[in-house]
Amino acid sequence: MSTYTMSVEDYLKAIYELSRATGSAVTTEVASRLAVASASVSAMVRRLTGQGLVSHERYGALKLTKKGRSVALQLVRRHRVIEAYLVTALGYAWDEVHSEAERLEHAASPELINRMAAAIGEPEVDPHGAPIPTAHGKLEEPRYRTLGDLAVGEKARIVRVEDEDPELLRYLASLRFVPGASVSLVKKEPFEGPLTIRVGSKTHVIGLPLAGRVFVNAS
Amino acid sequence: MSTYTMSVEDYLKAIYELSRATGSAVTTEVASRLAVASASVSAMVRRLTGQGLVSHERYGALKLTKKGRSVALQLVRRHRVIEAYLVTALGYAWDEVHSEAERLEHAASPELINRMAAAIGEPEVDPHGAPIPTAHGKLEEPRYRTLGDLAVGEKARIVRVEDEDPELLRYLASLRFVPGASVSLVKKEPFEGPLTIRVGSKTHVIGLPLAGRVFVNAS
DNA sequence: ACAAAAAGTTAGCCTCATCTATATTCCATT
DNA sequence: AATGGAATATAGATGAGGCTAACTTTTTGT
Repeated sequence: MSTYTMSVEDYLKAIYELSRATGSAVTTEVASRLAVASASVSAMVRRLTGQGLVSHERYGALKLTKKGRSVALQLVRRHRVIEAYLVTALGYAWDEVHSEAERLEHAASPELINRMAAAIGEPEVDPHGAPIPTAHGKLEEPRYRTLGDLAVGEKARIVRVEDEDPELLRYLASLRFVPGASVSLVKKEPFEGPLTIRVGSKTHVIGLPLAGRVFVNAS
Repeated sequence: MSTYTMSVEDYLKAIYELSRATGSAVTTEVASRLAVASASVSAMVRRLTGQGLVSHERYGALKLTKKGRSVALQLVRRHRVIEAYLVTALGYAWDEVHSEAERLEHAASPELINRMAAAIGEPEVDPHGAPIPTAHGKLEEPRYRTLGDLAVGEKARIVRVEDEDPELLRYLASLRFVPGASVSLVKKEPFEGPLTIRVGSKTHVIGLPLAGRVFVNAS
């Protein structure tokens, strides 16, 4: 059974997540996401293509092969199951689990992940609303609209939030902007101005950058 | 504050465990326990002494410094809490947890370890009877007698077994040689011959090498 | 007591993953 | 169409951690 270094796994996950968000992954994006120099990415990409995990032509975009995508999805599954487990079984707050999961995801066996998932009732999403790939690597990851895409007066339900920044998560929690919450856009100031959002009986005024990090389903 | 590589942690733990068992740790023992060449141990020992974790003079024995011992004990705590947690909270068998813990112990934060320990009621020993150091690095690890040290007719209670070999553990479990079990030595064949041990209503005949890996308290 | 064996160290090499500095290539704007 | 700036790639270095082969020191057996 093929086993990969932590670095290799991290690069594959980064490429996976960047291609999902922006359509394609390029060297500098990977470098900045992993906080390494772009020369390091070039070097690693050579190794990854050598192992058949990534396809790439000089100066071109990075694309996961089937194999690379499968490795990435396994890692994403491990990450999200761990996050869900830490919150549900060990009482972690949703802003504390990302960094813990970043380390554990490389050390946890598939068996452990499956046991964790079973212990908390096989959740379909992690604490931030991100869907959890199945043990067989199946994943549907829809591209949601964000709070910033709502029309004035429109109602929606928060389904997912970005999970990397603990401060952001604490702030969102304080506003009750959590997956499952029903919201509506009350008002939108002109010239990319702030949004007034109602959640429950309260309204909050938030800026567009924040709004773009909260994903909703029309409801 | 200080954080050490997995390798450094592994070496420190190996030295700790070897000095506990045999009084002192020497290069070849560490090499064989970690399955590396002895030249690699020499190289690492140079690094460890440089970091003030180990004291050593050429061709002499390896000894942990206070600092090295403390790092080792933290790792031992992480290992044993994880083993206990996997058995108690996730239904692992006692022969499955060692290798899982060997990987997780490097990735788990002190916070996670403390939560795991709390979740299962702050156990004092791991599933194999090994005592768990406190969060502050306190540990009493008595040197027990083994089944091989019993006199004919003597009764004792199993308090701990060696934990590294899954096959050994499965065999011990099948004989009900588990911590807590009351045993007595029925018969001892001459010339280092096999022992007949009663546990509960059954008797089993075991060889000396096995007997030396099962620790007892007089009872 | 001393030679052979065992243990430990050194030397020199390798891979992985990173860096900085420099060189290419691409592309957007004039 | 030319060119300056951004993106990417290469060259060469570094440090961790490992290896084998050769050498040195210690231990042991007769």
